[in-house]
Amino acid sequence: MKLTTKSEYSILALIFIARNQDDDYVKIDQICSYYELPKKYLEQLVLTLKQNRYLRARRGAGGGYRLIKDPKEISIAEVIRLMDGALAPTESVSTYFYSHTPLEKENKVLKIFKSIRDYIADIMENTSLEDLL
Amino acid sequence: MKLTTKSEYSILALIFIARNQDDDYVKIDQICSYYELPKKYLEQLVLTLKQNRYLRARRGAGGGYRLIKDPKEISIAEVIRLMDGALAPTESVSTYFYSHTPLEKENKVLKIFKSIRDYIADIMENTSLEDLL
DNA sequence: ATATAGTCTACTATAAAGATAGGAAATATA
DNA sequence: TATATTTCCTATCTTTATAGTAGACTATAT
Repeated sequence: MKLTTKSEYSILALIFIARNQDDDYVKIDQICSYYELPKKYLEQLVLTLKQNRYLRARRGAGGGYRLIKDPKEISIAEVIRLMDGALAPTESVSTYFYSHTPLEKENKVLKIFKSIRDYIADIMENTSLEDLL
Repeated sequence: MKLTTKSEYSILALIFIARNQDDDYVKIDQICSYYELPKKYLEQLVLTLKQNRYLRARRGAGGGYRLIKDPKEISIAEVIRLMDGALAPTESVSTYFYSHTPLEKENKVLKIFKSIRDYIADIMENTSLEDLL
């Protein structure tokens, strides 16, 4: 029942970029030194965010990243799904990442996990990057 | 954000035992064939449940398991914590399994994850084995 | 020209998840 | 008492995911 560092660091990176992009492109180095994250690792994560059109990049001196989307329009649910996969507590109740498990024989268990999934999804869908700034 | 098979199978085993213990001790074989679970794996899980005083066992012919506790008194939260560890979406917001992460610099993120943790914990604390029968 | 900074792919190390194996110990019953 | 049954316990193993490194390449500013 936990997030991986992929979503965690990605969310942090987005927050940091959103806050600091006014003047300038934000460099990976700045993000890493602020949060103390491994650079080469964050590079990969941020690259994924870029490839999925959350960020625009500029290479070379004076380069870095800026948001493409409005922070209002980025939900943390999308980010977590992109980086980590399912939000649901078990795959058998995941809308996006469905798979079979023996749990399906027990309807009441399934119902509880579904209600948890719905709650998590609901909160995360309705929490935008802007809400985190 | 998912449960492992340890909690899943353990919950299933408890449900099955609760349902079928009236007449007899419930055998691992019965549980496994009903849910199609690997026997040697479930043995270990059920052993843990026994060692943590959820079950009483009887060896040999006619043996198996029975619940020690009233299904009303077993919350699924305890079972999941026993088998899987933290309920929280990230360790830094877990009451029971706290550890440091860079996320702690972002209070709003932390607050959201805490509210999710509280909700999950609340539902799971208040769902007993009996509710699943 | 050079330093800077992102791009991309491959690789590696560690841990966790999901089992499997096998012998010992207890119990029922023929 | 012998045998079949069933749990107990520990060790081992395989696969997958997680977290991170490495390095060569490309673009850009000065």
